[in-house]
Amino acid sequence: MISIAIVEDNDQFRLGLESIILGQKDLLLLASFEDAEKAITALPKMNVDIVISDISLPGMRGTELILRLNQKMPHTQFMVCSIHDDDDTIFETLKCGASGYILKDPITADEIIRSIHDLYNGGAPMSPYIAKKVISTFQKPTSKSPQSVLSVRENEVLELLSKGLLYKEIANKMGVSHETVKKHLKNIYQKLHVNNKIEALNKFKLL
Amino acid sequence: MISIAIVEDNDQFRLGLESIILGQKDLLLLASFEDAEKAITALPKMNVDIVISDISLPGMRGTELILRLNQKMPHTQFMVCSIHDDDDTIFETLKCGASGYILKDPITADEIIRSIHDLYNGGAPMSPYIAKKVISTFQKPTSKSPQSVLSVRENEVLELLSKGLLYKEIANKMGVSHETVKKHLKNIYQKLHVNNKIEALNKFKLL
DNA sequence: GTTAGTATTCCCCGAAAGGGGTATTGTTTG
DNA sequence: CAAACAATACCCCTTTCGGGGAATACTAAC
Repeated sequence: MISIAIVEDNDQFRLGLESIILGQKDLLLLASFEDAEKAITALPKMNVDIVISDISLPGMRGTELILRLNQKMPHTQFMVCSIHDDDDTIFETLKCGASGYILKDPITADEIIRSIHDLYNGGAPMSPYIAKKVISTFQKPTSKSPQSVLSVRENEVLELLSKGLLYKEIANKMGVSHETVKKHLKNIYQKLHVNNKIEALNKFKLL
Repeated sequence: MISIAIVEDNDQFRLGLESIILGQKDLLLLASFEDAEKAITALPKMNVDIVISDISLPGMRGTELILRLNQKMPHTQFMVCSIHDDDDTIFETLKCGASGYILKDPITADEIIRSIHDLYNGGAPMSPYIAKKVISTFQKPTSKSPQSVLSVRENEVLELLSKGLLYKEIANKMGVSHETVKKHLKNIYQKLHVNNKIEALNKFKLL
């Protein structure tokens, strides 16, 4: 049995969510709030598995709500259901600790139920559009970025270095001598105008 | 009609994938490769919507394959289907340009078909476990994360360390001796179970 | 009021990293 | 073809780190 709480100011959507949850035998609707204030005082006293929240709430943003609740309720998972699909809102929400983000616009009762189960089982339910945005942040800025000043081999060295490996471990992985790794690092430092590993990695990540 | 190519060295799994795709009226299996070499020469000449690839391939890693194909085939989407669930492999794959990552272990024909459609429609299909890992990288290091075990002073040290400062420079900034900084670092390493600066910063998410 | 944790300083020692060279082998590119 | 560069490997030397202690002082908790 999965216990659930809702925070949603739009009456129509909240009632819709409630009826969806009430219609499932393995879902238990423990509470339903119209605003963040009531939620933030009542929820920490309850033992809820999952909180489904809106982002635009009267008084407090959903991100703020999740951030605060997250600290008080370490065992509770948070999922946002919102109309907002802009980068700022999405990533701010994730940073605040939400483990799911689904868009209201194209959503079915079935998807909501699947998302709840997914979240409960350690997953991170996202609408396709959200998932795409999230994954896109990992994509390498291919060709011409600051990497371009570094050779292929030098990039490999930095990549391994960023994992915390020692010179000799990097040398093993790359199949070269420890001295070669050292030489690569020397050249990298010259090219990036830095003097140690951490400075190099900082420059590397930001170019 | 969605045109698809497969790169998978495991005969059983490749045949399984093929039959799943052949069984769908709106999916068209254009090619199926057992190794990366053949794929990398043949695929750029074909007009494929989606490439489903393994990671562990004979000769070349799937990440390398995707990276190279990605540059030559800007309109093709790549999805990985692998048994690997370690952070390194997952994020390396995403960096190389894959827009989907599903795990072989718990997978059904239905999920594969859904993933293909999702990908074709601009989504980013991920197994729940993968989605969770991806989303976790955005989480702010709040309450119960590595920071909580570190003292205020230790946090200050790490903060300065992340800028690439030397022990003696940190000591100056903090108004303590170089040996004190060293001692703080020793304690930090013990608490975080690491052995050097970069590993510590990685745990701390500061790098 | 003793125990636990933090902050501070110091010692020794060996390993790792950084800076200065030099040199060979390819590859690329005017 | 020469010049430039990437990759490889080695030398010497100094500095920085990391791990092992030990000691003092303060604070908080039990």
